[in-house]
Amino acid sequence: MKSRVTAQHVADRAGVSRSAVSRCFGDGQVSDDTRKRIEAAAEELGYRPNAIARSLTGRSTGLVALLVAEMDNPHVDIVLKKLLLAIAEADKRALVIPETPRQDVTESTMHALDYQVDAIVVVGGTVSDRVVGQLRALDTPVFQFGRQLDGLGGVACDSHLGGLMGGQFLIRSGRTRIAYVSKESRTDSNLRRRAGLAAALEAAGLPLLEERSEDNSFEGGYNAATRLFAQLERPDALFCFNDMFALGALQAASAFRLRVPEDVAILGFDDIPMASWSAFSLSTLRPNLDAQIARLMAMIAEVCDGAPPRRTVDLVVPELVIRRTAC
Amino acid sequence: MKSRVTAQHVADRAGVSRSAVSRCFGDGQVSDDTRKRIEAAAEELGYRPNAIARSLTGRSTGLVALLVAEMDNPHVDIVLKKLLLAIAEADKRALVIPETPRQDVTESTMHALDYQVDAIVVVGGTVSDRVVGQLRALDTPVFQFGRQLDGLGGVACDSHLGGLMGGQFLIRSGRTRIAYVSKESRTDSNLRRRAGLAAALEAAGLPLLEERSEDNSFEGGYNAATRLFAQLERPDALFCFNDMFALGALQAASAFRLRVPEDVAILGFDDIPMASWSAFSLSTLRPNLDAQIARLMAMIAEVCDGAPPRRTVDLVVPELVIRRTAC
DNA sequence: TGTTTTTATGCACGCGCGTGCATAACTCAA
DNA sequence: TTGAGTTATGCACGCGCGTGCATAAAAACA
Repeated sequence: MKSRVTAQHVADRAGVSRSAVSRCFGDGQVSDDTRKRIEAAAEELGYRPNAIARSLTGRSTGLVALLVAEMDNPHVDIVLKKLLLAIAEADKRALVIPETPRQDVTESTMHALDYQVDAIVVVGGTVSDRVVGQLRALDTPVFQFGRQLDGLGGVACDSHLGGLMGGQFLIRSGRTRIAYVSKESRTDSNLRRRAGLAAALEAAGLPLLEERSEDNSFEGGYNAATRLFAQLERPDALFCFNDMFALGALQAASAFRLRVPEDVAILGFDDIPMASWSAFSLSTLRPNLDAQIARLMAMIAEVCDGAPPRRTVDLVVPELVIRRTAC
Repeated sequence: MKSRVTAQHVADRAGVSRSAVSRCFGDGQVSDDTRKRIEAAAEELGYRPNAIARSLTGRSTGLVALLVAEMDNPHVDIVLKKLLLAIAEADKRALVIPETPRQDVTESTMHALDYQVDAIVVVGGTVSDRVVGQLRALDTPVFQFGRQLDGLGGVACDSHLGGLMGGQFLIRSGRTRIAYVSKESRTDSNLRRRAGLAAALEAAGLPLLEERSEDNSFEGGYNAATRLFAQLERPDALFCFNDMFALGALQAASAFRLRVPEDVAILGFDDIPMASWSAFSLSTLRPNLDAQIARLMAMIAEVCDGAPPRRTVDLVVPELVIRRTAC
């Protein structure tokens, strides 16, 4: 294993001092002549500055940590992918740390900090208030993506508004027995979407039916919807926590020979790619992911420029996408 | 922004030299007494060794780079997730570098090398022979996941065998007009699956029908299958390059009012989670991902222990999963 | 108690690089 | 030719840590 080419090697080759090489690859002053010689030598030797060593003196490592949980959720998938691309575009590197059975958020954060990352982004998963407190106290900027915990900056889709919009839409289309289908967990976004829907229903004087499931998304939606459809007075609209639940519910409706949307309307949340497939044609609420990510990257760029990290959450308005399952 | 706690701070606090602290967190010899004092001081100050600085002298950064392309393919998704978990379990960190329009594999590799990663894993995407040559020449171990390019170590599903197994299965179940549905690209795995199928058909004296599409997976399968079904003598079995193609083909069959599997059998490859949903119940070939990942991690562990990187590809035998669309 | 062996600790150097400071080289005007 | 002003270069130090080496302390033995 041949050892790596260092700035010293280039300096020797070009007959200059190592500092000259350093300045040449940084933003220092170098004469045209030496610059040429250095670049030629670097090219020959295949030199590339060592990002690790470089970050030891300068304060920036160019690393952004992504703490990601709930990786079985396709929406988190998409967010992760888009974040990866955005980070690469911003000429930074992503250190992805998954939540494992053995490692919770706190532990993951510690690992991220070991690498002196420029910023930490928490994606998906459940973050307790206690952890938020710890994160706040860090000198490394921490942002949340997709939730709205107090005291921690970030971006999120406006879940409450989304719930409201979905509810109002279902009411306008004449539904009167509207059920909210979700999982047991007290996720922030779950509670907010439900609250938005509840507000719309209350304003219209309609009851809020509800069914929860502890199963995973697709099966959860399937099972919860099955229980709802088996009731004597079954709902005429299902507002699902996310698209996977909605797809499961759609499957359940088909098993009950219910016509969608005539007998029952089904509305999802997230607009995952599958939602637009003609096999499903799921009506849903689309969080404007690109806008969210753009804002997040702007926040990250800010702190990299030395600004203090934002402490507020930027809410992005979702968009109602009307397809076949609710119209 | 308060500066980070260093080993020197801990040393001062504990009244020992910095080297003692270093040894305490490494594997050096420290007496019980000083160890206690150091650990207490570290605890109080919240000290954690700086992984960046640590890697500067020791040769290992604990980083593994994942160069990932084709991120719209759900199978790549799953691989990525499982790899992330495996890397975390192995107490290493994943540096994920996506292939962007602006950055090809070579460029991504350079970025990875800038961070002195312990190993590079190439996942998905098309890697040209030229690039393989460059990767070979690196002193950083490079492994490929899911393909079988010569001269580069790694793991992969035995695509040829998979094609053969699928073909033999369809033949045994009485199919005579078997079509291979895939994308235009000359991906390694694509060619091998096709060759395996071709071998099975040739041995049985059957023709190999074929349809390719340049569209993305789901639409590609839908469009290709549509063209096949529109022919006078339509095939009675479709062997699709992957499950997404197969789902598209399934959708096309439904549009043509064809019964599956009576009129046409559909076989996929990958066994993505959706394949097992009762809405689809797709028969498919399941690459043994966990086995592949286990072997890959073993290879990585080897090189981290100083062994020279393997140059061969470990092939894992896929498993035929028979569900409703082909039996 | 003195001597040898073992163990614990500190010192100093280096990993690869950025950067302040002093010096050298160069430019331009007088 | 000389002086002031400007620019380019090298030297040396430090970032936080691991580690070889020398030394001090402790332990073991005679």
